[in-house]
Amino acid sequence: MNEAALRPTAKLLVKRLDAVASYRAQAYSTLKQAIAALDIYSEPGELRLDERQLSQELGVSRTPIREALALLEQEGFVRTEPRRGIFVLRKRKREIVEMILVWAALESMAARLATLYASDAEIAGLRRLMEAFASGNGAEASEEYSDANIAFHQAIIRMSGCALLSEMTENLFLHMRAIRQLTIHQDDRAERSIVDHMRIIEALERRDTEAAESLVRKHSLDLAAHVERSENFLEAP
Amino acid sequence: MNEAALRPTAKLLVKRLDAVASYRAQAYSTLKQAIAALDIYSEPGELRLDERQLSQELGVSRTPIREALALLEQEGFVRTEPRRGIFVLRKRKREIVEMILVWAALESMAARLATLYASDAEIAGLRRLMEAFASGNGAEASEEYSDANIAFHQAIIRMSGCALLSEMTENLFLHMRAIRQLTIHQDDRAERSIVDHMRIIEALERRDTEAAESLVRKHSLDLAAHVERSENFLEAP
DNA sequence: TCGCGGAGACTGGTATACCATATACCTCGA
DNA sequence: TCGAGGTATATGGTATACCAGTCTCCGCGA
Repeated sequence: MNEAALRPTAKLLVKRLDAVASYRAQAYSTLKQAIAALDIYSEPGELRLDERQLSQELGVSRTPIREALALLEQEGFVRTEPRRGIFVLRKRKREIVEMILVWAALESMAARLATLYASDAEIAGLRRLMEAFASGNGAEASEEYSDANIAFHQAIIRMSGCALLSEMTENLFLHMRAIRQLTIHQDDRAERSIVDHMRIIEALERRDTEAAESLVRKHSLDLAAHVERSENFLEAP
Repeated sequence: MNEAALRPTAKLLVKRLDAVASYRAQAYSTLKQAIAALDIYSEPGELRLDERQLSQELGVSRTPIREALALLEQEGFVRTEPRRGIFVLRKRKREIVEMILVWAALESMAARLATLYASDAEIAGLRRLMEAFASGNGAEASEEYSDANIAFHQAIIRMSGCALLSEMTENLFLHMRAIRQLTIHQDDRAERSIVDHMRIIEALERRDTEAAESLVRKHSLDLAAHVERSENFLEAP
């Protein structure tokens, strides 16, 4: 075929119509978000979900709901007990510490990669992000700080250029947000945290691979040790 | 209640009947294993699965099969295209490199934790594992070496005492086994690998946290760089 | 001979009916 | 009065029917 002879078709710059998301996918993200917003660590009793009730509320049959719940179960957000119910899970202290350890591992690797592959612009953006917050009202609005804190760590992971790192930390952050009130807001963690972050930014700017990695790891391991010491967790089932 | 007054019921020494695994759970593990055993990187064309056919072969309805496949899709083993089929996924080079980077992050953290928490017996066991192999027929039986290699790395992760680390690396290893022929069997990787492993064991024995972590990381990053250089991968969809 | 279209089979998505068991409640007898 | 045991109900698990795109292939017409 002689393509050159053909009149070029007008480029319309259309995007592929992404087949309307399936009910399953919609149920999955809706439920995930709803669970993340639950603040389960303040609620007292067991939190049970009902397939039939959810199916009514979302206006679809049980099938896509069930499949969505199966995914959430694999991600550790719910646990289903046959013929008893589906329960939103609370993490134990041990599990939270483990999540932070994994996070430390992944983010320190991200920092290493960031010193090698991130652009100067990206690193500068990180500094702006942090300074914008630090110049604010200090470490008072805990909610706000917590969001800025998570944004900082997610930015480092994004700067690694490794999509899998982002993917694998996504759920960790979601679980972590649920227990945010524990991870900050005690002694002088917020202020020390800002100092740590600044040191990390400086290491990134110097492209000091080992230092960046080490600082990020230490920062997270500090948090793990802090949670390990804390007492306010349900230890028993 | 006066229990002592009651005739004790005969002790039958029965174990709790562990609720027979659901069809979904069985389908999940069966399919996962079957896919892992598939050697997809040697097969030529697309590998398509058919829900109805699987349901016939496994002797259950489509429902549990579908739910199992949804889990496998989330884990990155298959991709389903509505009304077209379910396809076993092949990883691209980029994705494999990212898996190795994540693995490096997690295993180096595991090594760190192992120097702190593993028992001397566990570390001694690791040395025995490695020496048993090294004293064997050298680096020839590549299949055998690959298994010993994976066993070594999994042992380190187990010695960290962090269940989440094991959990998160499990699927990485599964994907890695599928491309084992690429990760070894070239230049002198096998022999160098054994040297690396011995150095790692020595660091663990010295309880040298930083060295153990760093050696493990370097070892894995070497592999990542090796794969990055290799050419024998399908790059295009 | 070629290609355009449509019919029909195929396949994943969804809805629904039914099943088995865990739980709560009720009944009846000691 | 109290508890053992039966029974109704609730709930997750499974089977099945139907739906809506997608693909194949054949036939008709240019």
